[in-house]
Amino acid sequence: MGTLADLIEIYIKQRLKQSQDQEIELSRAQLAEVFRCVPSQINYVLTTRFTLDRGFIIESRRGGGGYIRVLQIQTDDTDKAAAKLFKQIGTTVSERDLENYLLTFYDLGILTGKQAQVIKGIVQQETGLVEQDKDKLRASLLRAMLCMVLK
Amino acid sequence: MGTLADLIEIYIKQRLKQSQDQEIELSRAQLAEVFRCVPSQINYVLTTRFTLDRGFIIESRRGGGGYIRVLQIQTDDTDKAAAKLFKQIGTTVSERDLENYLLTFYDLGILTGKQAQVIKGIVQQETGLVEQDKDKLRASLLRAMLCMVLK
DNA sequence: CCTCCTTTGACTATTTCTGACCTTTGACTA
DNA sequence: TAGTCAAAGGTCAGAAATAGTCAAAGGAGG
Repeated sequence: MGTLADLIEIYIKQRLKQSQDQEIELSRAQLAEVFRCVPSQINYVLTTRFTLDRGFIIESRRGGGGYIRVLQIQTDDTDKAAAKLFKQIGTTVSERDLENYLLTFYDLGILTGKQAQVIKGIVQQETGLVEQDKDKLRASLLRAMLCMVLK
Repeated sequence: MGTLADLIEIYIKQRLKQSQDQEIELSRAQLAEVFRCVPSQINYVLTTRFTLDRGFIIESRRGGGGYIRVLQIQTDDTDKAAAKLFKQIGTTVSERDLENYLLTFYDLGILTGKQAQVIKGIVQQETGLVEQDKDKLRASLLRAMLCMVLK
């Protein structure tokens, strides 16, 4: 596996896991140094992978002594969180939404990586067969397959 | 005999067989290079031969570090009958068709009674939410949920 | 010669990576 | 206090690296 962005993502998640309270502080410039890339690459990783809907919060400050802080939102009771998330699935689900839902369910331990992969693949294939309302179909399929797993 | 498409198909199946978990990752461009063809030829092979109803799932990603992942389901021969029946599921499934399919899968021992019930319930619920193309949705949902069970 | 499957390539879509330029913060200094 | 400056981090557009789509051309068997 492999892009630089992936590696940086893994690194940050590792640090989060090791941290006491799901919260770490980074130096953008230093991190860029470690991975031998331009600093804005760090921003890229943060904005594409550590989004709110994936359960992360980013704060930062510029200037001398500046920092970037990454917080992982506490997931309380797993089942409750899953139920909440499940309810949250609306009538339409974009491709990006799907990705985020699957990632979150995976993080919650509701889905295995394999299951998430299978769901993603099936949804891609099934939505490829229709012209209209792909977003609605995605929502239906996601709900249906989650039900099968949760049953 | 062999068209190029056939060769590529054989190659991918070989790789799948050699893989640990019926899952491989390909680079479209590289594969096209190996077979000295245009990249879209790979898509042709995948869409014509590695379809869901033949027991394959395709996932892919574009951009830097992009890939095409091929997963095989229905690994053993025990669900050959299921595969055959699965194949028969067309683009549309009426409510009566659904009953019949579920019954048959139940008889074949592919689905437990509980699972069949759950599927029926979910399909009813989901089709209740849309106005048009209920038959198409039924087909998609049935396929999707069967995949989850078979996996 | 008709039809269906295969092959091709021009055009499109998406993701990652980079660099030039911009903004904010705080310390120092006049 | 106000001004200046260095040290962060932020933005954005574009290049590079992949993959997807679609229609037209090619070819083999009836």
